[in-house]
Amino acid sequence: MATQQRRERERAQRETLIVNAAREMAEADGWPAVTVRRLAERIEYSQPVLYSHFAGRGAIVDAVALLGIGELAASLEAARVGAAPGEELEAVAQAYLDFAAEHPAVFEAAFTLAEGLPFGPDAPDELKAGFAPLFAVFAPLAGDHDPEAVTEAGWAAIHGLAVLARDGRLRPRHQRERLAVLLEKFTST
Amino acid sequence: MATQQRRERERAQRETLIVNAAREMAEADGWPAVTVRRLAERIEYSQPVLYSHFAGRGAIVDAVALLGIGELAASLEAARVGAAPGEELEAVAQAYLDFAAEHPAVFEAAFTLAEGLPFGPDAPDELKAGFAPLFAVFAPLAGDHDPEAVTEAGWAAIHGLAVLARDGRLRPRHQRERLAVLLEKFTST
DNA sequence: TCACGATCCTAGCATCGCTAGACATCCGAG
DNA sequence: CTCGGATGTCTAGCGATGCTAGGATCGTGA
Repeated sequence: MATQQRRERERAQRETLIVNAAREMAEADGWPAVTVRRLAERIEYSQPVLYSHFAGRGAIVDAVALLGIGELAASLEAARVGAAPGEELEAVAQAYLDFAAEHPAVFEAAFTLAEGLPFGPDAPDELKAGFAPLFAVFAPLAGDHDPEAVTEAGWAAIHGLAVLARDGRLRPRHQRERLAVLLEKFTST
Repeated sequence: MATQQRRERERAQRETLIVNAAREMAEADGWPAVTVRRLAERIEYSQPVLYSHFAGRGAIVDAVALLGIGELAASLEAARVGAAPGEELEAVAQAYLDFAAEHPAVFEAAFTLAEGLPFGPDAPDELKAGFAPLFAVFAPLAGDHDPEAVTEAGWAAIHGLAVLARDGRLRPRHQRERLAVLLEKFTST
């Protein structure tokens, strides 16, 4: 029956409603404020409904993380293709730092809270899509090294910049200069 | 009276007992397993005793973080002075990665759980002591840039390598190669 | 119309961080 | 040596958390 399809459609809608609500609440008041009770009240359903969609609170965080990684991937790729020739690396790196600064809660979900996301060979498409633009800008700089290793090292450098800056570990007003150092170190020969 | 001094001595002993217990429990079963109740039972005191030493659970985590940062600083400095001339950077970087891999719970406390630690100008000595060996190996590579900015960028690169590897985001067997890439990028020219 | 199945909610459990108030213990003054 | 006060510790409990069992309610198809 068509009823079945409508049901599934409504279920899918409600699932994105949940994920979006969790994301907005986290971005507004931090992840500790995203409790199952408050989330349920926000979407105007009772708590057990959440558990019919997700295995638990952690699974909801993972869903936000996956969504965020997809957006980060799209943002990186957009920065790459929109950059002037020769400036792709800088554009991608800047996009990465901007994403971390503008969506701290999503970034936190993706890189420190998520626990159920598989990595390595059987990672979701969003994760591989995020690696692609990084590989595109770092691989040409590989020289004698393994292009993937260079990409991973470059990614790590940018990521470290993002997380240490977010936690207030670095001098706030020198982010631009730190990035310039990194770019020069990676591009020179 | 001398009684006062004995009291303070015993209090200090118990405080380190608490911090060490928290650290061991976290290293054994992860931070979520370090509850106030379990910690109290472990040290064979009731819960309120913990609150007479620390403002709350978070303050205990901060204490472990500070302790760990001190050890990390000592480890980095030892690696630097013990390295052959010209290999100080590699030794320090390797020590950083080793510390993160061997004490994941302490590393987590120091860099993702700690919330009450002050940074910037009025940071505790342990934090400044940790920056010193990094500055010592990175500043000579500054060239035209600000030495502190280069140090921060280099630290971020190593740190990113540590956290991404810890979370299983990077290919496990290529850590050595990634580090080699980083070292070459920073030392060339 | 009616019985069945899916959907949802109320109520509750165990556990968490934290705290008030009672109890015990130790110290120094008389 | 005794006793009052201060110090230290514990028992018991509060509000809130993540999660779940069981019953009520609704729509569906015969």
